[in-house]
Amino acid sequence: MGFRKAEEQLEIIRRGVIDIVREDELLDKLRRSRAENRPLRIKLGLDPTAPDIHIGNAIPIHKLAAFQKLGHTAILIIGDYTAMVGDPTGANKTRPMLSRERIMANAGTYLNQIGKILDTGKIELVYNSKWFEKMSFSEIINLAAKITVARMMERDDFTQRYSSGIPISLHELLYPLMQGYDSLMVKSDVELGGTDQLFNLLVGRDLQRDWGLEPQVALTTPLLEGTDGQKKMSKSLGNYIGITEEPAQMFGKAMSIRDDLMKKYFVLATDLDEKSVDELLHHDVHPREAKAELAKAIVARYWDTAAAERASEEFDKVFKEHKLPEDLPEILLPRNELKDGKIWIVKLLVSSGFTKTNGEARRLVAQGGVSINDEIFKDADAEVNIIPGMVVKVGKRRFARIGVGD
RNA sequence: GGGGAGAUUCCCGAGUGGCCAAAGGGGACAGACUGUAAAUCUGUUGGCGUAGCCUUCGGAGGUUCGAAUCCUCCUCUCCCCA
Repeated sequence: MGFRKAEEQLEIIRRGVIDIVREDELLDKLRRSRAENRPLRIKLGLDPTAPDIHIGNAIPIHKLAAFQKLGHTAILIIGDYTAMVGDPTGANKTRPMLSRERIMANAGTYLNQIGKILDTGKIELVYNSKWFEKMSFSEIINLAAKITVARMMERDDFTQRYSSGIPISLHELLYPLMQGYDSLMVKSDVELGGTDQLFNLLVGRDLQRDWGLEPQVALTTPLLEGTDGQKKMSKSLGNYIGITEEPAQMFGKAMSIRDDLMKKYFVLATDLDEKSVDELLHHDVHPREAKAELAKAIVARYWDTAAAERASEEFDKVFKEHKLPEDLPEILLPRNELKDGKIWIVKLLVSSGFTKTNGEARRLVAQGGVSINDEIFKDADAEVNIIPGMVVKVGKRRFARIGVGD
């Protein structure tokens, strides 16, 4: 099939990338690959530590897909062993060791979700338990001898934890070595990862060199701030947009990001080219309109343009025209909770799942956050007449239609 | 192995016998203003049909009319010495 010119490939590869260590080596690898008509081996390791992939950790996956489109071999490592340790990168405490069952369940959902991004028919898929499971203690010692404590402690995350007296367990120091060992085992030419992975990626280079292999090129992509606009997008912070979320939900979450993150989201979370992005972010386009385009582009990336269009219209209907959303969840109240066709408003909120406790429901009501058929209820002692089909709204964006069941 | 310090509510962190469901900050939620943006302002933030009651301060016992606070043991963490 033949590869494109190395320089052309590099230009595509460079898009939305922070570091390439080293770029001259990458160019050289690309040239040789073309001359020998041999695909490069591009590695991406994913630790199945959470059940969902979000648009933040999807960034390097998209980069892997770009390499794949250029004809290179995508190697996906499911870090079932590394997930047990938990990547200490950026963490301020030891991550909980995950159970084998949890990890394997997550790995399953990962693979399903990755199909939205990568051609999974063409990837080389490996679990790193393949080599770690049978590793002997002497091999571990041998591996651990390859790096010094001082080198490890150069890392800001470890240094900070150490100096502020937060425990660091020995097994956490093993993590970068494990990741590097993966590179050794799959003979990667390039490894992808977020910028916070640079250290781990460089360890891979060192190990390969030590073992007499050609070192991999480390390529890092930016980290994406979550919908809170503050911290890195992550499952545990709940500030993420999952790639399998419903279009409406995806759209809504995208609309809630800060204006100054739009550019970053456009580059990293959509397929839009630079020119259209610049046009949208031009000062005479209202930021809200630009953001709607962004939200559509994100939905379109994981669903399709029709779904994106529908989500956009639906959003406008609810938040611009203040009409009811189309697919209101329907909640049935058990008949025995009604008295003379009435229910205590607090009970209503708890039974319909809006709040977990009575206290929380009381607060919401007292603060004017609850309305029924557009009428605000502020009295937490109120008894509400249940009319099947009535619409309860809690806060700005949670709705449900109420019915009665048995 | 020896010595010292510590574990408080979602997080950080005050509190060293009753005035403590526990200051302050962060986060979160709700309201106002908006564009489901930011900033700002206000309120709420253990449970309970709530002027009251119940359960919380690493765990288990104990002292006391009364314990987050004092004592004993245990678990875990950090620091110093070796």
